[in-house]
Amino acid sequence: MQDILFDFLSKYITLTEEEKNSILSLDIFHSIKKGTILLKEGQRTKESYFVLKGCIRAYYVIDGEEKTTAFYTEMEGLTPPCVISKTPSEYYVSCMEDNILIISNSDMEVAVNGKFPKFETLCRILSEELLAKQRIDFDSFKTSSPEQRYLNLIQNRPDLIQRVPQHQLASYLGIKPQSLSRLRARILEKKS
Amino acid sequence: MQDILFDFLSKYITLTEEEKNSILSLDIFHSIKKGTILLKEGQRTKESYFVLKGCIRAYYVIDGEEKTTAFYTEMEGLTPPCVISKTPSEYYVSCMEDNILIISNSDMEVAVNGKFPKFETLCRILSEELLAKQRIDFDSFKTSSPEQRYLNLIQNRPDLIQRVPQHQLASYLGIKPQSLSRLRARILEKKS
DNA sequence: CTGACTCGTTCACTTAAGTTAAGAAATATT
DNA sequence: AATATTTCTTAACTTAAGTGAACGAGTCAG
Repeated sequence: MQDILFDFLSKYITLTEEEKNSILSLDIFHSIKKGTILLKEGQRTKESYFVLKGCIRAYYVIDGEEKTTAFYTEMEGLTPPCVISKTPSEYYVSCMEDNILIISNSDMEVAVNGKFPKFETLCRILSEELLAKQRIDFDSFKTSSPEQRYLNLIQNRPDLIQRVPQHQLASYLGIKPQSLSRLRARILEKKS
Repeated sequence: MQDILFDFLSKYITLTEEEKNSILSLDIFHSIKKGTILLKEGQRTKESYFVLKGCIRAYYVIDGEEKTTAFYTEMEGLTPPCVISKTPSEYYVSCMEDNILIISNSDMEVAVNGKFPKFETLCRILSEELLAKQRIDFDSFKTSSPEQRYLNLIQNRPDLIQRVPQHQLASYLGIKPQSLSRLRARILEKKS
């Protein structure tokens, strides 16, 4: 389990045994059951989540309706905006599956960053990379139609279509479940 | 001019005179004429841009059509994804107005980060903050209609509506210029 | 086993965005 | 100043998404 994490980190920085042990001593690995809600609207938290196994979802409740805006799967991490802005959360985070997560909190990160500058470099690189990736996702969302977005999703994250209920996928694509259903039928139609 | 920058930075970290001079010696301030294209599709670059005065725009050319995805105005900065991924750029960046920009390049940043750990902290904090802000923008885009997006824009960046041509605003909102025109007429209709 | 609920799909209808075209208004060019 | 060119708006028509309702399949709880 730790190996998965350290393999991932080794792509960015080289850690000594001491540093690895320092991470492990923080007791950040957690098994979380499907359906668990990690964060609720209005709640204050300092926790970040990193998925080693499973899938978590971020969603808003607007006019009583769930609006899913993000899914995080293996080797993806989420620091809720409310952790950065130090305000109550605007959304929910819940577990789609039984998960193995790394849960860290920002106090902890500040402490570790102070002790090992290498971690600060790691955090900077990860943030910058994530920022660039998210920028591209946003641009692609803006410049394409719902149908094209769905086709892109099939290309880029085919697993999601299997793991996740259609109505959540729909709002992830910025449309209603009925429209996704119709759009899928339309695509099948075209293929034949 | 330098003061604008250091005032901004002072919100995040405290710099010594030595550190300030070290920044100034890099010769990063540039006056750039309206219409200048800072980055073209296919081009490789290591440059980041930070707007002290003016407005720059990022846009794709898809099927011969410009698709504007972002505007950056005073105290906003852009590191093109291609700088992070070290690949040719997928989009263009151009100047909407006569600008005063800070142009830095990533080699320079690596050097400064190595010399002053404080800069690394600054970069990390700015990236994390920007990531959170952009996440919220993306979520809000996904969960709202074109009309609502336009109303949000009036609330959040009223200056843009004045400074920027409608047809560029339209693609920024994910729609066609004609739709924006119609949508504006519809809103006026409702008000009366 | 049964009734309640969720989920995905389909349908008919409404609403809004895309498309194509035309023209007015503002800007830039010569 | 006259002529292009770009920008914005309007209109008619097409296409696709939103809405409300209904239905069957599967899931859950009593």
